[in-house]
Amino acid sequence: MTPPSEVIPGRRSSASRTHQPARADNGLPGVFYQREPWVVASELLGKVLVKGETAARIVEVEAYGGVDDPASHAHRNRTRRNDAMFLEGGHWYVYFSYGMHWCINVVCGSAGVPGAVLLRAAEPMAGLAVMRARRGAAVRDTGLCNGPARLAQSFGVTGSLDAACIGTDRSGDLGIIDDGQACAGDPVNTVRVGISAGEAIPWRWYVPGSPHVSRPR
DNA sequence: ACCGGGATGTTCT
DNA sequence: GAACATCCCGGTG
Repeated sequence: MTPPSEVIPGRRSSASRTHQPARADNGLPGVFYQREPWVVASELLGKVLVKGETAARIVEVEAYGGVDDPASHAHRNRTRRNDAMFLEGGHWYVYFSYGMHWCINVVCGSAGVPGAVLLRAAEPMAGLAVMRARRGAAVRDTGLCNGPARLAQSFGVTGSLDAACIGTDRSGDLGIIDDGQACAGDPVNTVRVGISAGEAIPWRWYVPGSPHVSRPR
């Protein structure tokens, strides 16, 4: 399914000017997710989060591990909340934060070994009107998906998707696809945001210069 | 611009 | 009871 007639920022409408056919959207194979979260994380930059008519290019992520990562929800025990982190890579982990926000994670690694990548920010590409209906009519483009809870809200994601499989095309519920566009620039690697344990672990990556990143610098 | 506080529920001490 | 992978709004420069 192709998105509606909406203009997609950052995408050239020059397919007719080249001999190469436009590259098809590709879902990511299961093995992509079945690696350590800190390996998968930076490779998710530039990929496209899709759900219905909404789409956005991922520009900021953070990796979270298991018992060795004091900032991880799986640092202590397996509970009902963090259970999805123990699934095989290729599922969603969606948790409720601060009593009012939802956050979206990509589960990574092998079954039984907790690990996930938090999707912190993305550049809206399609369905911006739907995002505004969820986030607020006056919200700027750069305010739609520049934070983990804002991103989830723009996509209408709640806990009902926790532990679901990651979709591989635009016809599914919530998925990730590769549209062939490379990440613009080398990812910037920093410490993670908003945590009070494991502050020294540099497991955050973002696209340099993107105005859609949640907290530049 | 930068700050401080409040909203709100699940998890853990 | 306190902490929490957050966000919004209203204060002050």
